[in-house]
Amino acid sequence: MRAEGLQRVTMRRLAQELDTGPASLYVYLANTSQLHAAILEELLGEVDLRPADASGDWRQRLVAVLESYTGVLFTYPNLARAALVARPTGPNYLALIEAILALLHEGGVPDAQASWGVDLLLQTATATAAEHAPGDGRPGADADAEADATARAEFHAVATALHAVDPATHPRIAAASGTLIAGTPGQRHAWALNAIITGTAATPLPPVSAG
Amino acid sequence: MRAEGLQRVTMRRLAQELDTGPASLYVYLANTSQLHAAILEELLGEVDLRPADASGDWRQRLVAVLESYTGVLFTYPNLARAALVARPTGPNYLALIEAILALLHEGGVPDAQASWGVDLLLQTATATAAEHAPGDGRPGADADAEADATARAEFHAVATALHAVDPATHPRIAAASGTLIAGTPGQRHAWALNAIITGTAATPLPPVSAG
DNA sequence: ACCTGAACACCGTTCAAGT
DNA sequence: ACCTGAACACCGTTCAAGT
Repeated sequence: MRAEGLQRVTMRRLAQELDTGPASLYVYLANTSQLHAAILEELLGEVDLRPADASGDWRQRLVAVLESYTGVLFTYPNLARAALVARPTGPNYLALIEAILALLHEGGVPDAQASWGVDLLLQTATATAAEHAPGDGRPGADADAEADATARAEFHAVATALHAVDPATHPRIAAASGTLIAGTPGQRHAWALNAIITGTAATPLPPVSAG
Repeated sequence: MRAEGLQRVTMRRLAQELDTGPASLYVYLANTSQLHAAILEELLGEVDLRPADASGDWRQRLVAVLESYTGVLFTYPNLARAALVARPTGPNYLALIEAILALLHEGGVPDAQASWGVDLLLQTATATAAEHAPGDGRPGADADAEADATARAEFHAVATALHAVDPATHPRIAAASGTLIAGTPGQRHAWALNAIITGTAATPLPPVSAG
Protein backbone atom coordinates (compact mmCIF):
# COMPACT_ATOMS: atom_id res chain seq x y z
CA MET A 1 0.00 0.00 0.00
CA ARG A 2 3.03 2.27 -0.19
CA ALA A 3 2.65 5.42 -2.30
CA GLU A 4 5.77 4.77 -4.32
CA GLY A 5 5.36 3.14 -7.71
CA LEU A 6 1.94 1.55 -7.64
CA GLN A 7 1.25 2.33 -11.28
CA ARG A 8 0.66 -1.30 -12.02
CA VAL A 9 -0.55 -2.98 -8.86
CA THR A 10 -0.50 -6.74 -9.14
CA MET A 11 -0.65 -9.58 -6.68
CA ARG A 12 2.79 -10.73 -7.69
CA ARG A 13 4.41 -7.30 -7.40
CA LEU A 14 2.95 -6.73 -3.95
CA ALA A 15 4.04 -10.18 -2.84
CA GLN A 16 7.56 -9.52 -4.07
CA GLU A 17 7.66 -6.21 -2.21
CA LEU A 18 6.65 -8.12 0.90
CA ASP A 19 9.38 -10.70 0.26
CA THR A 20 7.03 -13.63 -0.03
CA GLY A 21 5.21 -15.69 -2.64
CA PRO A 22 1.99 -14.55 -4.30
CA ALA A 23 0.02 -17.28 -2.57
CA SER A 24 0.49 -15.61 0.80
CA LEU A 25 -1.72 -12.68 -0.16
CA TYR A 26 -4.71 -14.96 -0.52
CA VAL A 27 -4.78 -15.33 3.22
CA TYR A 28 -5.88 -11.70 3.50
CA LEU A 29 -7.53 -11.00 0.13
CA ALA A 30 -9.97 -13.08 -1.88
CA ASN A 31 -8.94 -11.70 -5.27
CA THR A 32 -7.35 -8.83 -7.18
CA SER A 33 -10.56 -6.81 -7.08
CA GLN A 34 -10.33 -6.64 -3.30
CA LEU A 35 -6.70 -5.61 -3.53
CA HIS A 36 -7.58 -2.74 -5.85
CA ALA A 37 -10.52 -1.67 -3.67
CA ALA A 38 -8.30 -1.64 -0.58
CA ILE A 39 -5.62 0.49 -2.23
CA LEU A 40 -8.22 2.85 -3.67
CA GLU A 41 -9.83 3.33 -0.28
CA GLU A 42 -6.38 4.23 1.05
CA LEU A 43 -5.82 6.70 -1.77
CA LEU A 44 -9.20 8.35 -1.19
CA GLY A 45 -7.64 9.89 1.90
CA GLU A 46 -5.88 12.29 -0.46
CA VAL A 47 -9.14 13.76 -1.77
CA ASP A 48 -9.57 17.35 -0.61
CA LEU A 49 -12.93 17.52 1.21
CA ARG A 50 -12.32 20.97 2.71
CA PRO A 51 -14.50 22.74 0.12
CA ALA A 52 -17.48 20.94 1.66
CA ASP A 53 -17.11 22.94 4.88
CA ALA A 54 -15.97 26.17 3.23
CA SER A 55 -18.19 29.08 2.26
CA GLY A 56 -19.15 30.26 -1.20
CA ASP A 57 -21.19 28.85 -4.06
CA TRP A 58 -22.19 25.25 -3.26
CA ARG A 59 -21.93 24.19 -6.91
CA GLN A 60 -18.39 25.40 -7.32
CA ARG A 61 -17.41 23.71 -4.07
CA LEU A 62 -19.05 20.45 -5.17
CA VAL A 63 -17.23 20.58 -8.50
CA ALA A 64 -13.99 21.25 -6.60
CA VAL A 65 -14.46 18.12 -4.46
CA LEU A 66 -15.26 16.00 -7.51
CA GLU A 67 -12.29 17.39 -9.41
CA SER A 68 -10.05 16.57 -6.46
CA TYR A 69 -11.39 13.00 -6.60
CA THR A 70 -10.79 12.87 -10.34
CA GLY A 71 -7.29 14.24 -9.83
CA VAL A 72 -6.40 11.52 -7.33
CA LEU A 73 -7.63 8.80 -9.69
CA PHE A 74 -5.81 10.45 -12.57
CA THR A 75 -2.55 9.76 -10.78
CA TYR A 76 -3.42 6.06 -10.70
CA PRO A 77 -5.60 5.41 -13.77
CA ASN A 78 -5.31 1.66 -13.48
CA LEU A 79 -7.01 1.89 -10.11
CA ALA A 80 -9.70 4.03 -11.70
CA ARG A 81 -10.44 1.20 -14.12
CA ALA A 82 -10.65 -1.17 -11.19
CA ALA A 83 -12.84 1.26 -9.24
CA LEU A 84 -15.53 0.95 -11.89
CA VAL A 85 -15.83 -2.72 -11.08
CA ALA A 86 -15.19 -2.84 -7.34
CA ARG A 87 -16.06 0.26 -5.36
CA PRO A 88 -14.46 0.61 -1.94
CA THR A 89 -16.56 0.77 1.24
CA GLY A 90 -14.09 2.16 3.79
CA PRO A 91 -14.20 5.37 5.86
CA ASN A 92 -12.58 7.57 3.21
CA TYR A 93 -15.17 6.52 0.66
CA LEU A 94 -18.00 7.15 3.11
CA ALA A 95 -16.58 10.60 3.95
CA LEU A 96 -16.54 11.45 0.25
CA ILE A 97 -20.17 10.39 -0.22
CA GLU A 98 -21.19 12.34 2.89
CA ALA A 99 -19.46 15.47 1.59
CA ILE A 100 -21.16 15.24 -1.81
CA LEU A 101 -24.57 14.60 -0.27
CA ALA A 102 -24.09 17.54 2.11
CA LEU A 103 -23.26 19.91 -0.75
CA LEU A 104 -26.24 18.75 -2.81
CA HIS A 105 -28.42 19.18 0.28
CA GLU A 106 -27.05 22.66 0.79
CA GLY A 107 -28.00 23.40 -2.82
CA GLY A 108 -31.58 22.40 -2.16
CA VAL A 109 -31.45 19.17 -4.16
CA PRO A 110 -34.01 16.71 -2.74
CA ASP A 111 -32.36 13.90 -0.76
CA ALA A 112 -33.77 11.14 -2.96
CA GLN A 113 -32.39 12.66 -6.15
CA ALA A 114 -29.10 13.46 -4.45
CA SER A 115 -28.83 9.76 -3.50
CA TRP A 116 -28.78 8.70 -7.12
CA GLY A 117 -26.89 11.76 -8.26
CA VAL A 118 -23.88 11.04 -6.07
CA ASP A 119 -23.47 7.69 -7.79
CA LEU A 120 -23.70 9.23 -11.24
CA LEU A 121 -21.23 11.99 -10.37
CA LEU A 122 -18.68 9.52 -8.99
CA GLN A 123 -19.19 7.18 -11.93
CA THR A 124 -18.49 9.96 -14.39
CA ALA A 125 -15.43 11.15 -12.50
CA THR A 126 -14.14 7.58 -12.23
CA ALA A 127 -14.77 6.83 -15.90
CA THR A 128 -13.03 10.03 -16.93
CA ALA A 129 -9.94 9.00 -14.99
CA ALA A 130 -10.18 5.44 -16.30
CA GLU A 131 -10.24 6.68 -19.88
CA HIS A 132 -6.71 7.92 -19.44
CA ALA A 133 -5.39 4.56 -18.32
CA PRO A 134 -3.01 2.83 -20.72
CA GLY A 135 -4.35 -0.28 -22.42
CA ASP A 136 -3.13 -3.76 -21.57
CA GLY A 137 0.24 -2.62 -22.82
CA ARG A 138 3.44 -4.55 -22.70
CA PRO A 139 4.76 -5.06 -19.16
CA GLY A 140 7.93 -3.01 -19.35
CA ALA A 141 6.53 0.14 -20.98
CA ASP A 142 6.44 3.64 -19.49
CA ALA A 143 2.76 3.91 -18.62
CA ASP A 144 2.56 7.71 -18.74
CA ALA A 145 4.28 8.08 -22.08
CA GLU A 146 2.22 5.29 -23.57
CA ALA A 147 -1.06 6.74 -22.33
CA ASP A 148 -0.08 10.08 -23.82
CA ALA A 149 0.82 8.59 -27.18
CA THR A 150 -2.39 6.54 -27.22
CA ALA A 151 -4.48 9.60 -26.40
CA ARG A 152 -2.82 11.61 -29.15
CA ALA A 153 -3.28 8.86 -31.73
CA GLU A 154 -6.89 8.39 -30.69
CA PHE A 155 -7.70 12.06 -30.84
CA HIS A 156 -6.28 12.18 -34.33
CA ALA A 157 -8.26 9.11 -35.41
CA VAL A 158 -11.51 10.56 -34.09
CA ALA A 159 -10.85 14.00 -35.58
CA THR A 160 -10.07 12.47 -38.97
CA ALA A 161 -13.17 10.26 -38.90
CA LEU A 162 -15.40 13.20 -37.99
CA HIS A 163 -14.06 15.50 -40.65
CA ALA A 164 -14.27 12.84 -43.34
CA VAL A 165 -17.99 12.39 -42.71
CA ASP A 166 -20.42 12.98 -45.56
CA PRO A 167 -22.80 15.87 -44.67
CA ALA A 168 -25.52 14.19 -46.72
CA THR A 169 -25.61 11.03 -44.62
CA HIS A 170 -24.46 12.56 -41.32
CA PRO A 171 -25.87 16.10 -41.26
CA ARG A 172 -25.83 16.48 -37.47
CA ILE A 173 -22.19 15.44 -37.15
CA ALA A 174 -21.27 17.85 -39.93
CA ALA A 175 -23.22 20.65 -38.25
CA ALA A 176 -21.54 19.98 -34.90
CA SER A 177 -18.03 19.33 -36.17
CA GLY A 178 -16.84 22.61 -34.71
CA THR A 179 -17.77 21.73 -31.13
CA LEU A 180 -17.68 17.92 -31.10
CA ILE A 181 -14.02 17.75 -30.22
CA ALA A 182 -13.56 21.30 -28.95
CA GLY A 183 -12.37 22.29 -25.50
CA THR A 184 -9.73 20.93 -23.16
CA PRO A 185 -10.37 17.72 -21.23
CA GLY A 186 -10.61 19.86 -18.09
CA GLN A 187 -13.25 22.12 -19.62
CA ARG A 188 -15.27 19.17 -20.82
CA HIS A 189 -15.11 17.41 -17.46
CA ALA A 190 -16.17 20.55 -15.56
CA TRP A 191 -19.06 20.98 -17.99
CA ALA A 192 -20.08 17.35 -17.55
CA LEU A 193 -20.12 17.64 -13.76
CA ASN A 194 -22.20 20.80 -13.93
CA ALA A 195 -24.63 19.23 -16.38
CA ILE A 196 -25.10 16.23 -14.10
CA ILE A 197 -25.60 18.43 -11.04
CA THR A 198 -28.27 20.40 -12.90
CA GLY A 199 -29.88 17.23 -14.20
CA THR A 200 -29.87 15.66 -10.74
CA ALA A 201 -31.58 18.70 -9.24
CA ALA A 202 -34.24 18.65 -11.96
CA THR A 203 -34.98 14.93 -12.34
CA PRO A 204 -37.33 13.28 -9.80
CA LEU A 205 -36.90 9.59 -8.97
CA PRO A 206 -39.41 7.09 -10.37
CA PRO A 207 -41.51 5.22 -7.81
CA VAL A 208 -39.08 2.67 -6.35
CA SER A 209 -39.13 0.00 -3.70
CA ALA A 210 -36.81 0.87 -0.84
CA GLY A 211 -33.41 -0.86 -0.78
CA MET B 1 -14.78 -11.16 -35.18
CA ARG B 2 -17.22 -14.06 -34.96
CA ALA B 3 -20.14 -13.60 -32.59
CA GLU B 4 -19.59 -16.94 -30.88
CA GLY B 5 -17.77 -16.91 -27.57
CA LEU B 6 -15.92 -13.66 -27.51
CA GLN B 7 -16.37 -13.20 -23.78
CA ARG B 8 -12.65 -12.89 -23.30
CA VAL B 9 -11.12 -11.59 -26.49
CA THR B 10 -7.37 -11.96 -26.50
CA MET B 11 -4.71 -11.84 -29.16
CA ARG B 12 -3.78 -15.44 -28.46
CA ARG B 13 -7.35 -16.74 -28.62
CA LEU B 14 -8.03 -15.00 -31.89
CA ALA B 15 -4.75 -16.27 -33.34
CA GLN B 16 -5.63 -19.80 -32.27
CA GLU B 17 -9.05 -19.52 -33.90
CA LEU B 18 -7.28 -18.43 -37.08
CA ASP B 19 -4.89 -21.42 -36.80
CA THR B 20 -1.77 -19.31 -36.58
CA GLY B 21 0.60 -17.82 -34.02
CA PRO B 22 -0.16 -14.67 -32.07
CA ALA B 23 2.63 -12.79 -33.86
CA SER B 24 0.69 -12.88 -37.12
CA LEU B 25 -1.97 -10.53 -35.80
CA TYR B 26 0.55 -7.75 -35.39
CA VAL B 27 0.68 -7.43 -39.16
CA TYR B 28 -2.86 -6.07 -39.07
CA LEU B 29 -3.20 -4.62 -35.56
CA ALA B 30 -0.79 -2.49 -33.55
CA ASN B 31 -2.02 -3.66 -30.14
CA THR B 32 -4.86 -5.16 -28.13
CA SER B 33 -6.62 -1.81 -27.84
CA GLN B 34 -7.06 -1.73 -31.59
CA LEU B 35 -8.37 -5.29 -31.54
CA HIS B 36 -10.99 -4.36 -28.96
CA ALA B 37 -11.96 -1.21 -30.85
CA ALA B 38 -12.38 -3.18 -34.08
CA ILE B 39 -14.60 -5.80 -32.44
CA LEU B 40 -16.63 -3.15 -30.67
CA GLU B 41 -17.22 -1.27 -33.91
CA GLU B 42 -18.46 -4.54 -35.40
CA LEU B 43 -20.79 -5.10 -32.43
CA LEU B 44 -22.19 -1.59 -32.67
CA GLY B 45 -24.05 -2.80 -35.74
CA GLU B 46 -26.43 -4.54 -33.33
CA VAL B 47 -27.54 -1.28 -31.71
CA ASP B 48 -31.14 -0.50 -32.59
CA LEU B 49 -31.16 2.96 -34.15
CA ARG B 50 -34.73 2.72 -35.44
CA PRO B 51 -36.16 4.85 -32.60
CA ALA B 52 -34.23 7.80 -34.08
CA ASP B 53 -36.46 7.79 -37.15
CA ALA B 54 -39.66 6.81 -35.38
CA SER B 55 -42.31 9.16 -34.05
CA GLY B 56 -43.18 9.95 -30.47
CA ASP B 57 -41.42 11.66 -27.57
CA TRP B 58 -37.80 12.41 -28.55
CA ARG B 59 -36.53 11.86 -25.00
CA GLN B 60 -38.00 8.40 -24.77
CA ARG B 61 -36.60 7.51 -28.17
CA LEU B 62 -33.17 8.82 -27.20
CA VAL B 63 -33.22 6.80 -24.00
CA ALA B 64 -34.27 3.77 -26.06
CA VAL B 65 -31.26 4.13 -28.38
CA LEU B 66 -28.90 4.57 -25.44
CA GLU B 67 -30.39 1.58 -23.65
CA SER B 68 -29.94 -0.50 -26.78
CA TYR B 69 -26.28 0.54 -26.81
CA THR B 70 -25.94 -0.32 -23.13
CA GLY B 71 -27.63 -3.66 -23.76
CA VAL B 72 -25.16 -4.58 -26.50
CA LEU B 73 -22.19 -3.72 -24.29
CA PHE B 74 -23.79 -5.62 -21.41
CA THR B 75 -23.49 -8.77 -23.45
CA TYR B 76 -19.75 -8.20 -23.76
CA PRO B 77 -18.74 -6.30 -20.61
CA ASN B 78 -15.04 -6.84 -21.20
CA LEU B 79 -15.34 -4.90 -24.40
CA ALA B 80 -17.15 -2.17 -22.48
CA ARG B 81 -14.13 -1.83 -20.23
CA ALA B 82 -11.94 -1.59 -23.30
CA ALA B 83 -14.30 0.92 -24.92
CA LEU B 84 -13.61 3.39 -22.13
CA VAL B 85 -9.98 3.46 -23.17
CA ALA B 86 -10.18 3.09 -26.96
CA ARG B 87 -13.31 4.34 -28.66
CA PRO B 88 -14.03 3.00 -32.13
CA THR B 89 -14.20 5.31 -35.15
CA GLY B 90 -15.96 3.16 -37.74
CA PRO B 91 -19.26 3.66 -39.56
CA ASN B 92 -21.43 2.01 -36.90
CA TYR B 93 -20.01 4.34 -34.25
CA LEU B 94 -20.56 7.37 -36.46
CA ALA B 95 -24.15 6.29 -37.15
CA LEU B 96 -24.76 6.04 -33.40
CA ILE B 97 -23.39 9.53 -32.77
CA GLU B 98 -25.45 10.90 -35.67
CA ALA B 99 -28.62 9.34 -34.25
CA ILE B 100 -28.04 10.76 -30.78
CA LEU B 101 -27.22 14.21 -32.14
CA ALA B 102 -30.33 14.14 -34.32
CA LEU B 103 -32.57 13.29 -31.37
CA LEU B 104 -31.05 16.02 -29.20
CA HIS B 105 -31.51 18.43 -32.12
CA GLU B 106 -35.13 17.36 -32.46
CA GLY B 107 -35.54 18.11 -28.76
CA GLY B 108 -34.30 21.65 -29.25
CA VAL B 109 -30.98 21.13 -27.50
CA PRO B 110 -28.42 23.60 -28.92
CA ASP B 111 -25.89 21.88 -31.19
CA ALA B 112 -22.88 22.92 -29.11
CA GLN B 113 -24.30 21.44 -25.91
CA ALA B 114 -25.46 18.36 -27.78
CA SER B 115 -21.87 17.88 -28.99
CA TRP B 116 -20.57 17.49 -25.47
CA GLY B 117 -23.69 15.76 -24.23
CA VAL B 118 -23.35 12.86 -26.67
CA ASP B 119 -19.95 12.08 -25.21
CA LEU B 120 -21.23 12.19 -21.66
CA LEU B 121 -24.23 10.00 -22.49
CA LEU B 122 -22.07 7.38 -24.20
CA GLN B 123 -19.50 7.50 -21.42
CA THR B 124 -22.17 6.85 -18.81
CA ALA B 125 -23.73 4.03 -20.81
CA THR B 126 -20.30 2.48 -21.41
CA ALA B 127 -19.25 2.80 -17.78
CA THR B 128 -22.52 1.24 -16.64
CA ALA B 129 -21.87 -1.78 -18.84
CA ALA B 130 -18.22 -1.91 -17.77
CA GLU B 131 -19.22 -2.00 -14.11
CA HIS B 132 -20.75 -5.38 -14.69
CA ALA B 133 -17.61 -6.87 -16.13
CA PRO B 134 -15.91 -9.51 -14.04
CA GLY B 135 -12.57 -8.56 -12.51
CA ASP B 136 -9.27 -9.97 -13.72
CA GLY B 137 -10.60 -13.34 -12.60
CA ARG B 138 -8.95 -16.67 -13.07
CA PRO B 139 -8.81 -17.74 -16.74
CA GLY B 140 -11.08 -20.75 -16.60
CA ALA B 141 -13.98 -19.23 -14.67
CA ASP B 142 -17.56 -18.77 -15.86
CA ALA B 143 -17.58 -15.03 -16.45
CA ASP B 144 -21.33 -14.54 -16.04
CA ALA B 145 -21.63 -16.48 -12.82
CA GLU B 146 -18.59 -14.76 -11.40
CA ALA B 147 -19.84 -11.28 -12.29
CA ASP B 148 -23.16 -12.14 -10.65
CA ALA B 149 -21.51 -13.37 -7.48
CA THR B 150 -19.22 -10.35 -7.34
CA ALA B 151 -22.13 -7.96 -7.81
CA ARG B 152 -24.09 -9.67 -5.05
CA ALA B 153 -21.16 -9.60 -2.63
CA GLU B 154 -20.47 -5.97 -3.45
CA PHE B 155 -24.04 -4.89 -3.00
CA HIS B 156 -24.05 -6.57 0.38
CA ALA B 157 -20.78 -4.87 1.37
CA VAL B 158 -22.04 -1.44 0.37
CA ALA B 159 -25.42 -1.94 2.05
CA THR B 160 -23.74 -3.06 5.26
CA ALA B 161 -21.31 -0.14 5.25
CA LEU B 162 -24.09 2.36 4.69
CA HIS B 163 -26.33 1.00 7.43
CA ALA B 164 -23.47 0.83 9.92
CA VAL B 165 -22.78 4.54 9.51
CA ASP B 166 -23.00 6.80 12.57
CA PRO B 167 -25.74 9.43 12.03
CA ALA B 168 -23.72 11.89 14.14
CA THR B 169 -20.71 11.88 11.82
CA HIS B 170 -22.54 11.09 8.57
CA PRO B 171 -25.95 12.75 8.84
CA ARG B 172 -26.58 13.00 5.11
CA ILE B 173 -25.86 9.34 4.48
CA ALA B 174 -28.14 8.42 7.35
CA ALA B 175 -30.88 10.67 6.00
CA ALA B 176 -30.57 9.19 2.51
CA SER B 177 -30.12 5.56 3.50
CA GLY B 178 -33.59 4.73 2.19
CA THR B 179 -32.87 5.82 -1.36
CA LEU B 180 -29.07 5.46 -1.68
CA ILE B 181 -29.26 1.86 -2.80
CA ALA B 182 -32.91 1.78 -3.85
CA GLY B 183 -34.19 0.90 -7.30
CA THR B 184 -33.22 -1.66 -9.88
CA PRO B 185 -30.10 -1.13 -11.98
CA GLY B 186 -32.42 -0.52 -14.93
CA GLN B 187 -34.35 2.19 -13.10
CA ARG B 188 -31.16 3.89 -11.97
CA HIS B 189 -29.66 3.82 -15.45
CA ALA B 190 -32.81 5.24 -17.04
CA TRP B 191 -32.86 7.99 -14.41
CA ALA B 192 -29.19 8.76 -15.04
CA LEU B 193 -29.72 9.09 -18.79
CA ASN B 194 -32.70 11.38 -18.27
CA ALA B 195 -30.78 13.51 -15.79
CA ILE B 196 -27.90 13.90 -18.23
CA ILE B 197 -30.25 14.79 -21.09
CA THR B 198 -31.88 17.45 -18.93
CA GLY B 199 -28.51 18.73 -17.75
CA THR B 200 -27.18 18.84 -21.29
CA ALA B 201 -30.16 20.87 -22.46
CA ALA B 202 -29.72 23.33 -19.60
CA THR B 203 -25.93 23.77 -19.44
CA PRO B 204 -24.27 26.13 -21.93
CA LEU B 205 -20.71 25.51 -23.04
CA PRO B 206 -17.93 27.69 -21.67
CA PRO B 207 -16.05 29.84 -24.20
CA VAL B 208 -13.81 27.31 -25.98
CA SER B 209 -11.33 27.39 -28.78
CA ALA B 210 -12.56 25.41 -31.77
CA GLY B 211 -11.19 21.88 -32.21
C1' DA C 1 -3.47 -23.65 12.22
C1' DC C 2 -1.04 -20.79 9.38
C1' DC C 3 1.68 -19.83 5.56
C1' DT C 4 3.99 -20.60 0.89
C1' DG C 5 6.86 -23.01 -3.19
C1' DA C 6 5.85 -24.58 -7.15
C1' DA C 7 2.76 -25.41 -10.65
C1' DC C 8 -1.16 -24.52 -13.82
C1' DA C 9 -3.22 -21.93 -17.12
C1' DC C 10 -3.05 -18.20 -19.14
C1' DC C 11 -1.50 -13.11 -21.02
C1' DG C 12 0.87 -9.08 -24.78
C1' DT C 13 4.60 -8.18 -27.54
C1' DT C 14 8.98 -8.76 -30.03
C1' DC C 15 12.32 -10.51 -33.12
C1' DA C 16 15.14 -13.58 -35.50
C1' DA C 17 14.39 -16.70 -38.69
C1' DG C 18 11.97 -18.97 -42.34
C1' DT C 19 9.10 -19.05 -46.93
C1' DA D 1 8.24 -8.77 -48.79
C1' DC D 2 5.38 -11.15 -45.91
C1' DC D 3 4.46 -14.07 -42.22
C1' DT D 4 5.35 -16.74 -37.79
C1' DG D 5 7.77 -20.08 -34.11
C1' DA D 6 9.69 -19.46 -30.20
C1' DA D 7 11.02 -16.72 -26.57
C1' DC D 8 10.69 -12.99 -23.08
C1' DA D 9 8.47 -11.00 -19.47
C1' DC D 10 4.88 -11.00 -17.23
C1' DC D 11 -0.20 -12.25 -15.10
C1' DG D 12 -4.12 -14.58 -11.21
C1' DT D 13 -5.15 -18.43 -8.65
C1' DT D 14 -4.76 -23.00 -6.51
C1' DC D 15 -3.09 -26.70 -3.78
C1' DA D 16 -0.13 -29.90 -1.84
C1' DA D 17 3.23 -29.64 1.15
C1' DG D 18 5.93 -27.69 4.82
C1' DT D 19 6.56 -25.22 9.59
